[in-house]
Amino acid sequence: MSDNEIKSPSNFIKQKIKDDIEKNINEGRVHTRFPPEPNGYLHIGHAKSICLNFGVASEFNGLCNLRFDDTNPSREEEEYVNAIIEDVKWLGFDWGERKHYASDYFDRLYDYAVQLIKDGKAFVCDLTPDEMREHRGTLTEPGKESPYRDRTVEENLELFEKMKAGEFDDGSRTLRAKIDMSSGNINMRDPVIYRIQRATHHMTGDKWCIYPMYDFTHCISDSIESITHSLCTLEFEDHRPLYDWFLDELNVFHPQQIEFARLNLSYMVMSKRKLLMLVHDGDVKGWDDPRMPTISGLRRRGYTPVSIRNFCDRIGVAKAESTVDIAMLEFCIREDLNKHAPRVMAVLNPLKVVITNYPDDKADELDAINNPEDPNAGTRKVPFSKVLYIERDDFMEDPPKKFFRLAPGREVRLRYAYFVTCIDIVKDSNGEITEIHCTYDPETRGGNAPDGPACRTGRRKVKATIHWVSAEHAVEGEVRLYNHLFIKENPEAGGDDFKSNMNPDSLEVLPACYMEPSLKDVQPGSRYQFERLGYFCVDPDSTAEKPVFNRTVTLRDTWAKLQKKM
RNA sequence: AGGGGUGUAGCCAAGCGGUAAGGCACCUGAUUCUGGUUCAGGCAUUCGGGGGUUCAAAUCCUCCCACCCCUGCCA
Repeated sequence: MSDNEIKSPSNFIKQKIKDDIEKNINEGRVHTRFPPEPNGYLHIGHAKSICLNFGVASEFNGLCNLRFDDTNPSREEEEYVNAIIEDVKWLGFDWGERKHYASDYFDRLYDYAVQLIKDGKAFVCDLTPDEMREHRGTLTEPGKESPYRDRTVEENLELFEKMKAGEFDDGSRTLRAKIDMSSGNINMRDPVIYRIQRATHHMTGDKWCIYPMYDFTHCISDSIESITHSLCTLEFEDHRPLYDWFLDELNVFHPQQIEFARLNLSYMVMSKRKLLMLVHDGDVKGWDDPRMPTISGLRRRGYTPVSIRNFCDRIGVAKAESTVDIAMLEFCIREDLNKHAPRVMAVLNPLKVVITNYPDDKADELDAINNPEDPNAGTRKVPFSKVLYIERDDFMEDPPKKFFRLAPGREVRLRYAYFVTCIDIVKDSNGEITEIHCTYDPETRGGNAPDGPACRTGRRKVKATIHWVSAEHAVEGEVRLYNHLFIKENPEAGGDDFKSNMNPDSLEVLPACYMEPSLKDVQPGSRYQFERLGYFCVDPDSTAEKPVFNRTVTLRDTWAKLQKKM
């Protein structure tokens, strides 16, 4: 646990585990697993599950496995398993030697299916998908039994063997559990446990043409791995009777499934299906687009592992459906970066400033503090000269009452440099301000107000300190500003029409920003605070000629808040 | 003949019969060479609603209401 990691609070799952340990269930052993299907990239919702599973394991001196739930070869790809491995590692978790694949168990799963057949608990069914749907019944009416339900054990054994041998067409037959077609729980209405599907599997290649279904695979995989607590999301709650049924019928080690609510985030969609749509339709630039809630997107955006872990601890784990305010996530990254990100000065929307009383050819270097939150971060030199850039927002010709920054006749401090006073404005033919003229006070070098008899109250006060960059020394770089991907707090409210709620201004590219020269050779992934603006992370698109920065998050901005009220 | 869940502040969330933790957001004020940070304070007479049990109920009982999930050979 690093210095700024928060303590993980209690929740109903930890309490249950604590209870089980006290009762010496499983000899007090705790073993969990994180079981992603490799059919997409991991997102912040998975991070919640990862933190929970690995978190409780470590808290109770147990283990947590990584297991790929790869029972559907038509949707799963190696690219995804690699991305998942990278993301879980990056988040800071370690599964040791315990990286497994459900497909590792295909042989055993087959044997267990044979056992069910022998026990008269499963049968081969010839119903077509349509027929099966008709037989299933509805939510309020019971289903009808399959006409193939009473085949003999021998016949079932032979047919299942032939299914495996590839003697039947895809989809022509299934193996089904024999449970109860009149159950109120549709999952118990003779669920399919094997289907015929000729597809090359990312692990087993073309060895199989029949693949086990999730319900059958998951509980047995948990059992094989001696999982004690199988944590999953709420939608599997009514699969639990089936989970239990298989394990009981097979008479094998019986892990306990416990369900918790999945994470939703305001202004975001979280289903893999919808995220995949955004990627495929080109609405974002890829799974790792910094606007995506994917782990890889958040990483590229500049989020740190500890900030995500802290977030997961703060939101808690419960059974009530919830949508967490994205502001919570933003708080967590600010909290971490405030302590660790070096400060630098960069001007995003430049306004030229000429210091009229500063010598034309003079160049000075001033000391700037790298991180006021971290005395060990030291200082650096920042060049100063006659022509500078400041932020356009930091100057107003006709400022409102509460505007403290630069305005005609007003004095402000240039951070770590001098007090300057605006004496003139230059405009073009359209009336646009093209530059402003200021004078500087040499006595204020370093930004320190001189004490003096001239001011009886002590130091000369200035109401604002603004950032700046020396024009001559500036590094030019690109900055990408990100805003919410969706304009509605709940973009999914309209079902599949969620795309109509996309924010057209979720990405703003500023191709030519001016940055202090210390930003000349930055490494992708490095994070900085641009003073007074926000936290920024170097994008892999950066080149030696031109760094590219992603805005992770803005600083809290009480001035912006004030402006909105005005 | 439906089944399974969930309701505590704007958003999360503790609480487990003894009189509503904490965080985010928001609002004051102080400090500050970042309108940042930090610090101090404020923010639910009440727990979806009605009854009941009890000296005492968010916690127990009961009835009602609202919302979510389930009719893939997806996971």
